[in-house]
Amino acid sequence: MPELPEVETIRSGLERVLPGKKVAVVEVRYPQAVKIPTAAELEEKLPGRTVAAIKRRGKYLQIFFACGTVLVVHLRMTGRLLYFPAPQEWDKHTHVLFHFCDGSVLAFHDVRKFGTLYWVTPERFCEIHGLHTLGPEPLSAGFTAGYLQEQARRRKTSIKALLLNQQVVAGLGNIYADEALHRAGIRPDRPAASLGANEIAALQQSVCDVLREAVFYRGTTMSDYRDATGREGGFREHLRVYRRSGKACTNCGHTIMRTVVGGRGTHFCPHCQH
DNA sequence: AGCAGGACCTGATGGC
DNA sequence: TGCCATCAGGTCCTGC
Repeated sequence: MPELPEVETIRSGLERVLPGKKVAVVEVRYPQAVKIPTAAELEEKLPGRTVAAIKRRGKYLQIFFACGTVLVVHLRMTGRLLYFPAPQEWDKHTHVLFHFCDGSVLAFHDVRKFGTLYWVTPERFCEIHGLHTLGPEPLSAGFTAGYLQEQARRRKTSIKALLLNQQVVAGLGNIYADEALHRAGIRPDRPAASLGANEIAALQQSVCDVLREAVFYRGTTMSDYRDATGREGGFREHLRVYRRSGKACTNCGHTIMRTVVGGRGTHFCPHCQH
């Protein structure tokens, strides 16, 4: 489940190796993964282009080419973007291969086949569903307590569903939503509009804190996540509630509970969170 | 308008 | 041991 910290870790890994590389051959083995343009068109027209920069917006990874086009990748839940200095034996879950002129390879790997790729000119950015409607980056100046309060005030949904809404804030997924709510002492099923200004302020701070820490530890690996070099993330041992139901709360010792909120498995401490 | 729930996928897990 | 049902999660789509 690559969320912001995982995608950011992949981004920084790719930034170290990809800029300056020229695409030699594109090999699409699962055409449905390519949403824009067609898989055949990507294979035909991407070769010859040179990577310029790697950026991230929410959970979307963006590989910019010197010609101005952008390869946008969303890993959904089990997707990986893996860099190899040389070709390998590719398993059945490797769906797209970008071979570079120096022999190195960027591989898109996804067990669940939910991940998606788009190759567009900047003018066609708006055709990538979900990308242009993203809310502010949580670690940017646009994500303030005032902004979060305004969003919460006018919605009827739970605070957890609000945090998961990418149009409200970009990049939070199930892990970090649960972790941020625990740190802020707020129950996930509370109506968003019921939170007071002090609670909103604590939550905004917790979101930033947990994301910064998770980026520092290179993300969370539960099972599938790997960074661009195949390495697991190190934040799992710092999780306080996510997938810790039945275990003791690190804060108060009470038992962590699991429920469903907004259709998602949700973990919280009934003693610390109100 | 805005939210809840199903669909998309496959592998891991648990019950019988 | 094997089979089946269930669960996991991000986002789009449908329906209320």
